[in-house]
Amino acid sequence: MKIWCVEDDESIRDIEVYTLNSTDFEATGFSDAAAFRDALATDKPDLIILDIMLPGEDGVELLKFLKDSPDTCRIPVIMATAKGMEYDKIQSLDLGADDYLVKPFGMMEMVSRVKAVLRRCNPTEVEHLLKAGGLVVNLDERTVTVDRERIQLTLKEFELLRLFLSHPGIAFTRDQLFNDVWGADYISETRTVDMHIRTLRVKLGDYGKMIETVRGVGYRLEVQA
Amino acid sequence: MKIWCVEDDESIRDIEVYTLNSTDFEATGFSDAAAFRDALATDKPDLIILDIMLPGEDGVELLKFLKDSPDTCRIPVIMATAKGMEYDKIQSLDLGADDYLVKPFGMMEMVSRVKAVLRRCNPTEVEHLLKAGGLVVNLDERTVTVDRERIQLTLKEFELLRLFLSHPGIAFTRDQLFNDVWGADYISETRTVDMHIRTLRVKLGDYGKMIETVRGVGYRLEVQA
DNA sequence: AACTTTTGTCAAATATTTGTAAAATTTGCA
DNA sequence: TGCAAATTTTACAAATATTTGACAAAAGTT
Repeated sequence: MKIWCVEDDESIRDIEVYTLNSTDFEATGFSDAAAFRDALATDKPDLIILDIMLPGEDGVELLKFLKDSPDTCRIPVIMATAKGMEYDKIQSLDLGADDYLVKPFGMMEMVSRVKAVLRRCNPTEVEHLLKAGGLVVNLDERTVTVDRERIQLTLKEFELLRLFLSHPGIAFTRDQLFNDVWGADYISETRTVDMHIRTLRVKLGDYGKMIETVRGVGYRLEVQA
Repeated sequence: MKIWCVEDDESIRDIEVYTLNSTDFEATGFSDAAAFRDALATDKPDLIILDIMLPGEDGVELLKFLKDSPDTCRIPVIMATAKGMEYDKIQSLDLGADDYLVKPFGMMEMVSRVKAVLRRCNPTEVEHLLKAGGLVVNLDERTVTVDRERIQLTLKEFELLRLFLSHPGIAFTRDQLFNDVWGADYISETRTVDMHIRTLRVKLGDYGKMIETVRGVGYRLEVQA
């Protein structure tokens, strides 16, 4: 389990990372919001411990940012709050964090809260089936069936379909698609994304029509009510 | 959340109900299709776990019945299937079940699948909407509806409408509109902006009147109280 | 009312975006 | 290595959106 700690105080950050690493987690520390965001572009942790007071961009801002993006809103976040704030008050602010740690907190407490949150948020479960009409994507088996008929998708096609089905109705820019599926910035001036959309549409048969093109933007999976 | 389990084996049924009840659900068990149907006449659950093999009326029949009625077709169903059946066969039965459990299944798995299905069916995604009367702009989907009816806007029309709706009542000069929507300084003495305003007004039907022209300046979206 | 300025409207011309096919390249694997 | 499948690129066709300029209509001015 990957855990990322965003904390400007180096000594606190080090002991957090050290403790988590010696408790079977893979912890990484970040001293500021910028470094954290950079890392987030290429990788996603399973849990985030976020200091509420950071130099530059504030922890609350960062939390809002995380909860706003569909990519990251599912990642549980534990906020580390300043000494003065009382637990009740903080919680009453309800910023969408999954738990709170009040400084100074012991490492034992931190680990047990991390475990509790992980248990609560990730009950060892994956969304293994995505459906839309007669279209079924089995994420465990990595198979796709169209009206009970198995079809064969390539890697990119599968990832595209997965992305669409897990956000039905949402319009994605080619940029976003490229980011999510290819994990890289979109180098425009090439028809790569459109190409894969085409092959996907063809393989999906009638269901291919569900992938609508949003002119000037990208594509969207249209789900009928 | 109310969950109903239709299962003829009493011991299995009991443990299902017990587990669900101790996991913050309100579970009720039914030993056969008849009892289940009776209950359905007066109440509706949020999710159904349905054994595929039942004495008398079969689970598949029951599923068909559920999916045929507009009252019940929205209720997610998890089918519990016998051990011997292979996944392919099960899927070939696919009549609209939302997930499958293969017997014998663990209670943890059952709970996690129940949660996953509920999450999938009741998406909690925050929608980013701009509204004015019967006019709704969904920023994530990049869709626009007028009195519940979807209308098709081009990129520029969409961006114009977005700008107006996010600043209701504010008058924009053509310069500002061009800056915001086109991302460029307004240069020539052409009718470009007016043109798009026109097509937008037409597509919005009656709501087109909301876009008022501010003579000598530009346009404004008028919102009535 | 006569005039000036501004905005609405239209259809043609232009530009942009997307679909498509095929070729070129890369990748995975026996 | 060499093959086959997957992926990317290139080039062009097709579809669609945008711009433009001429003129009509409307609104303000004198």
